[in-house]
Amino acid sequence: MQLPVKIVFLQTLHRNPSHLPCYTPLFQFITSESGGGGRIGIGTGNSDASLLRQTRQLHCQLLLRGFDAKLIPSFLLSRIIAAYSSLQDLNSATLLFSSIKISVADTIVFNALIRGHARFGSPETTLQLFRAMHVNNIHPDHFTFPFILKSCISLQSLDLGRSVHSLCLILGLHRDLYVGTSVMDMYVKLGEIRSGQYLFDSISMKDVSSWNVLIAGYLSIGSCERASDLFDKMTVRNVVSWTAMISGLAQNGMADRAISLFHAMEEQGVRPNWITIVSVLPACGQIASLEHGKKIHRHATSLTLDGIPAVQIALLSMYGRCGSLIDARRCFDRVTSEEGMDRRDLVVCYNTMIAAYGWNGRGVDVESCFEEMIGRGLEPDAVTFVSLLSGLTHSGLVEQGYRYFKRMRSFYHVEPSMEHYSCVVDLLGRCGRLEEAKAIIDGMPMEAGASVWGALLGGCSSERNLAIGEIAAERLFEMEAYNSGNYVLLSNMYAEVGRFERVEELRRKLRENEILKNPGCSWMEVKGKCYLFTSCSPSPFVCESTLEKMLKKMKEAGYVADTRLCLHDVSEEEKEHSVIRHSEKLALAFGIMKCESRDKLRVTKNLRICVDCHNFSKLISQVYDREIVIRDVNRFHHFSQGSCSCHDYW
DNA sequence: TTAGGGTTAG
Repeated sequence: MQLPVKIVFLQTLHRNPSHLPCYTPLFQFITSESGGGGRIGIGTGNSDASLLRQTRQLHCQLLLRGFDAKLIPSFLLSRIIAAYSSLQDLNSATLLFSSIKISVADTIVFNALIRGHARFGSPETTLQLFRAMHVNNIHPDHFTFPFILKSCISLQSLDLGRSVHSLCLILGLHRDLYVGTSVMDMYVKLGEIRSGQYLFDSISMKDVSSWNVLIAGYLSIGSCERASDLFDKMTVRNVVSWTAMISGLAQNGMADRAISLFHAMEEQGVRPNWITIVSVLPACGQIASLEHGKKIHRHATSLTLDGIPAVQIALLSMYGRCGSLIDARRCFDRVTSEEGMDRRDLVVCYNTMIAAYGWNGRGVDVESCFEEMIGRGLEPDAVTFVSLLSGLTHSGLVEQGYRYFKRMRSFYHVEPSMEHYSCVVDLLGRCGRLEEAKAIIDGMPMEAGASVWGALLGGCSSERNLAIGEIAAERLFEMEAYNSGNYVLLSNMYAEVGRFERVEELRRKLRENEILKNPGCSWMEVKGKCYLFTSCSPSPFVCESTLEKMLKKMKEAGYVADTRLCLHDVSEEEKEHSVIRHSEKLALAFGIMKCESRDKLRVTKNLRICVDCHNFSKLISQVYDREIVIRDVNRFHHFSQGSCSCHDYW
């Protein structure tokens, strides 16, 4: 409804305040204006708080004129309940509902309350209301079932979902477009993609949402090619179809495809909404594409989507993952300084900022940000502690981290989970406290998973503790036989001590089990273009003579290749030849050639940076007087004037 | 009334 229409109604109401039909469109207007938690930002200047005030005023007017709930016709009653529900005031909605006799409540009144509980309340209460309908012989309709099916999804109950589907069939409601789509969605989200596909193939009433449900389903199980096929076959696509594909690709690690699709969507003239923006930003963070991230930020600003908390948090995370802490902090300050912010949003915002400091090796800021959060009276959650512990680990703040871990349950009321055990094993393991780390694993209240043993193996690898490393590796080979990373870590440890017969044995195991090693690669963005470097083949972007020239200059400055990690028992010369062609070194050579001297060289690598590349990068930052930022699979290294932000602890 | 969404380890 447009604003002038509202004014016309208000004028009518002013002249004849007892004329009930005038109230209905007003409550409807309020419902349509509500932002579902203030996130949509329609832009007419009505905040949810002011809409709730208006709802209460209008409701009070009705009561003052003698219209209590029993005298209000059910259609208007359902509109008032809907208005309260959409503004998340479920108490008022429920109170109003309970002030009428349940036997006179009809389907539309129930539907209004069910909708509110399904969106903002609990699935249990939603289903209780559904049962109450049944007990009172009030028939559910095509408006009821989508919310009931949504509740089955929330409860992760396939059995319940199947029963509700049966009821739809009995009532003949399965042919309804909305009910049909919701049934499909229920099967797809509860792991029955084949049933979803079967329904999709068999139903005649299909619209863009039916396609979107199936596409999202395939993406959720990692079947990007089937999802792409469906997407390509669609004759009509809407913003949800595009967003589903973008987010699915990003979540399946196909960040570059996700970003390309976002641009393709824009070219087709489809306007992104805030969900599209928060779906594409993680893709920029994944590949550390600061240029794309900034471009999308500008775009979000031009669409006035940047004020939405979820967008700000996604931006903050993206900047953190792109190594731009100044921009990250700017987003953080904007969200946290706003009045009346939702506490949940604030917690997520702090979690993200803590993580961003952690990735960038700013341990002191990790701790102060956490303490600031506590000082504001916010309750940390499980994610906070993962960010906090790993953030302190990256900076070697072991005592602080260990103290927080020990106080998690007693002081902060957060139960340590597997993730937290992985973090604390990593924390202790990295600084050589491997016996303690192993003791923690032995005392865990749950069976240690691969993440925990992986953290221990990582610690053993840095500390060169083969005895415990072998124990961890054995467990990992049982648990995740096809993860090549574990074989590589153990191989490296054997190679370092010259036990090449064990290296060869592991290599044979990899071959026999057809396990593919994850080849190392690095990439770099220069003037909007992304360049990929691999160590296995000659680079099309860096010629041999450039590389030799750089190596000569570096050797003059004191560089000596650290070849301890070479897995082959070959000559030192051959080892040096291999080490100098590591992908991040090729990227750096390219960056020095192509980038302006004032520009930071930003390299991203898919694996952990090796000791030699770390030493080399430190020296190159000094010899060539360049600021270098390398993001490896775990964290950032900011190199400047011969030293690294990680202080050689990573 | 249905479909897409922000934070977390190695």
